[in-house]
Amino acid sequence: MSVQERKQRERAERERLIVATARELAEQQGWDAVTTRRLAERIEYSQPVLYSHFRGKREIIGAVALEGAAELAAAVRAATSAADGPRERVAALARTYLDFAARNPAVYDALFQLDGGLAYAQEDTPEPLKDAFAALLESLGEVAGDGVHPGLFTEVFWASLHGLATLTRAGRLLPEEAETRVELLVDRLAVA
Amino acid sequence: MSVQERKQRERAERERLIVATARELAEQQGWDAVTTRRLAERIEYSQPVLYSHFRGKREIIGAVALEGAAELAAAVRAATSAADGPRERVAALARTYLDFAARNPAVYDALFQLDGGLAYAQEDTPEPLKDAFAALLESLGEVAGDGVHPGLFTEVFWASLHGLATLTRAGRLLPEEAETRVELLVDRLAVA
DNA sequence: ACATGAATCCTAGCATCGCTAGACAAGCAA
DNA sequence: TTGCTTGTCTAGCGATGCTAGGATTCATGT
Repeated sequence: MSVQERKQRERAERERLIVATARELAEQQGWDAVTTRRLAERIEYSQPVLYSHFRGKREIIGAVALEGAAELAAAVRAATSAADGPRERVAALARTYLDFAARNPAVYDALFQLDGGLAYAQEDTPEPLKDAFAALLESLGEVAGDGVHPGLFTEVFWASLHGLATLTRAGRLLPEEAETRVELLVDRLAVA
Repeated sequence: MSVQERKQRERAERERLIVATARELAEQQGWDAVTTRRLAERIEYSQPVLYSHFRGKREIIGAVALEGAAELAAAVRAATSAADGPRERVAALARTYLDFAARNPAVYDALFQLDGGLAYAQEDTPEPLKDAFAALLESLGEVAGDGVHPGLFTEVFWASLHGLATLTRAGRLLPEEAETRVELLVDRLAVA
């Protein structure tokens, strides 16, 4: 049995290597540069090996996305738990979210921009995605205001952050005023 | 001279045909289906003809985007001018914007999701893009609130709409609650 | 120790993509 | 009619995602 277990470990290890390499390559040169050939070469295996782990490129993007969702959730929770009061928690959440998107553009793309073949807002949504939304909900639910459904408020706030993140990264918004925009958004949307 | 003029007219006509066909194909089957071969076949010319009008596929996407920007601006202006009072104008603007994105997903993608090789928020930004932003600013500037720069407020509001539009279309948000989300957004962000 | 069979991996190739070079034809000027 | 420009097409390049089929390795049973 030990032999099989070792092989299984090695296989899992190689899968992590694939995902990590794809992510690294995407952050360095963009997702367009993440071709199956380049990826295979970097992990020092042939192309078909990728397809013994993932159905195709989409699933690799999806794997990076799930990894990113977990990190985003953790970052948000760390930031909010270190802040005092609902207003400050929400501000910290917003800054952390936008910071994550700015620092990990490829991962953010994998999560929300590209097709990673993941289901959202459904029964079979992967756990990390649900949990990331839950992390937002924990702090945002506090400031939804009377008579406003916390989940719906979280969706709206999240959408606003997503819009700021993508438009900024696409060059549609100048990054200098980023902080001012966050202040405005938090002041208006969050009910103390 | 008349011969040259006729040729020029025909050339311009063919260029419109290319853009219209690309848009139609994109709306029908998505931008992935808009390949230079398929596009060439539909306009009943060979591939290289496309490259005598546009530098490449990117520029074709850009042309569709500009067309869309003009339509979006017109739709927003029509909706806002028909509404009474700042609050209602902004609500109409939001609904119209999201409706446009939902009804013309391919055009919206060309505008804000894909790389059409267009410059944004800069000196050499094409006129239709500037004008679309101006159309938003006209109504949103009214409800920015004291001491808040109208342009910055417009950016934030626009980003929120953009987030709602993209997340809804990507299946990240369920469309049933769309109207409720718009109400919430307008109520909180707009200062009467 | 050795043969067997399964698991594992790679070479080679397919269809398709965006894009371009070079041949060919059509139409204008002399 | 003869040249020349202008326009268009055929054919092809390199690169993409993905896959079939052969080769190799390796654990296993005798």
